[in-house]
Order: sequence, then C-alpha cells, then structure tokens
Amino acid sequence: MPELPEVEVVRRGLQAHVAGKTITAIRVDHPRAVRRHEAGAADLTARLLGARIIGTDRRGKYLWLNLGDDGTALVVHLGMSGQMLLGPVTNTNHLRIAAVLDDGTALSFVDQRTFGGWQLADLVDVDGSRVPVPVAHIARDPLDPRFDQAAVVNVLRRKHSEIKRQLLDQTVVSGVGNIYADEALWRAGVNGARIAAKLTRRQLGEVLDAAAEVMREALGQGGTSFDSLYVNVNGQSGYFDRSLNVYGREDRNCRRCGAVIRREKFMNRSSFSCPKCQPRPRR
DNA sequence: CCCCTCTCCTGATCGC
DNA sequence: TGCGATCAGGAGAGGG
Repeated sequence: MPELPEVEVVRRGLQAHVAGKTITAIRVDHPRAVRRHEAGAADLTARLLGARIIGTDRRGKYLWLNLGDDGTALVVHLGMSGQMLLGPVTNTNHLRIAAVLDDGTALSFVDQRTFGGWQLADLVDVDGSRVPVPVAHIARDPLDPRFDQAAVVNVLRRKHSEIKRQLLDQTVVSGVGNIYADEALWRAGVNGARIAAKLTRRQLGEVLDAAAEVMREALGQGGTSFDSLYVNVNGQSGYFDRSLNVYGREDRNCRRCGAVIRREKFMNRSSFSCPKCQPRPRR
C-alpha cells in the first residue's frame, strides 16, 4: 500500500542508482503493466531502449524518471503492490517489466495485483512546476515546498463531503492513502465522517498539519509495510508500522486515552478511529 | 458541477 | 482437501 512516504523512499533509491544511466534492454511481460501507455507496449519499449535517465521526480504517489533532454518522462505508479527493484529478481512470479541499464544493473517492475504500471508522457507546466501530462490533475502533496495549505483549506471549506473522503481525493491534496488518512485524523482528533465544510479553518489546518507530520515521520522510518508488498529498491520494508496509532489496531487501546480502537467500513475500505478522541458527528 | 459507487486484480485467510 | 467468500485499496469511469 504505497502512499507518499513509500513512493518517496523508492524515488530516492532510484535517484541514487539510476540517474545518469541508459536503458540498454527492456521487455514487457504483462500487458496490464503498460495499459496506461496508449501507444502500446511496443512503442514504450522502442522509445525506452537507448533512453538516458537524467533524474527523478515525484508528486503524491506518482513518481517519474526524466529522460534525455526532450521533455519526456517515464511515469511510474506503484498502485497497491508495485515494486521498482534494482538487481536480480529472485521470485519472478509477478515480474511485469524487466529492464537493464548500461552498467549491467537490472531494473524490474514487480506487481502482484497489477494496479500499477509504466507509461511515457510529455512534461507540461502546471502552476509553475513541470509534471508529466498524466500527473497534471494531481494536487501538490503536503511535503511539496510549494504546497499551499491555506489554499487547500479554502477548497475543503467548500466541500460538502466527509473529510476522509477529501483527504483521499488526489485532486485536493495528494499522497495520502487510507493508512495515513486514518493516522492524520487521529492525530488531529477529527472523525473522518465529519463534513469538511463544517469543520473550522483551524481544524482543517490541523488535519493537514497532521498529514504532513505523519508522512514526514514515516519517511524517516523508511515507510510502512504490513505484508512486505511494499519494499524499497533493494527489496527491504520500512519500520513505520510500529509507530501507527490507529490503523490496524482494532480492539486495542488508544495510545492517547485508552479507549478501544474501532474499525468501520467506509468507502469500501476499513477505517480505524478512537471513539473518544474522534467522536462521530451528530447527524 | 459536485458527489459517490463501482470496478479492475491477485493471493492470503477463513469457515464449512 | 477443496471451495467459495472476504479482504487488502489507488484511481478513474460513469451514474445520479
């Protein structure tokens, strides 16, 4: 379940090891991994062969490799279970794309649930930043130096929809997934079912502050992993799951007040919250 | 326009 | 032992 911190860990690994390298071989093993590249797998491999990776970038849960100097990028989304691995792949069951770099390093895209994928795209200017076309609609994330929290609060003030739903909407604020949404709401003491427009500016600011804080801390721990589906470029998991306060802690005690953490269905996924720190809205 | 539900996918796990 | 049901969830299509 890679969210912003996990994707950033992967991006840093790629930056350190693939920047400046050229792709000398590439093979697509599963068509779903390139389904978002509308020109097809043959076009993608033909254009990547011989391409030089000049750097990496990320917004929210999207990361991309900048190629050559022609303003194109290889956009990577990890989906739920995507992995960008450097070096030999031992278990090839879920190997979707295999590439080789000019120093002999293997770069592989492994993805059990096939929600992720690669695509080539042009870079465009959006609000003063260069991003690939498929990322143009994605809002800045809370760790972006140009993240405008006041502007996001203004957007949220107009949303007649639950705050958790908005946190998960990548066009409002990006990078937050189910785990960090629950953690941020717990830290801010806000129930995810509260209507965004009915929260005060101060409360909305606290929720966004908490989201930035929890993701920054998770990044410092190398990310979160529950089932080893999320790993860095060397196949290793992070440690932040030990620091989670609500997610996955059903029936355990709240670390702040001792109440029993509850689990509920929300948007077809699980939501965890403290009944005392995060009282339900009146309806 | 705004909001929300559904769907894609695979593997682990559980109850019978 | 087998088998169906359930769960995990990012993001976009499409419905209301």
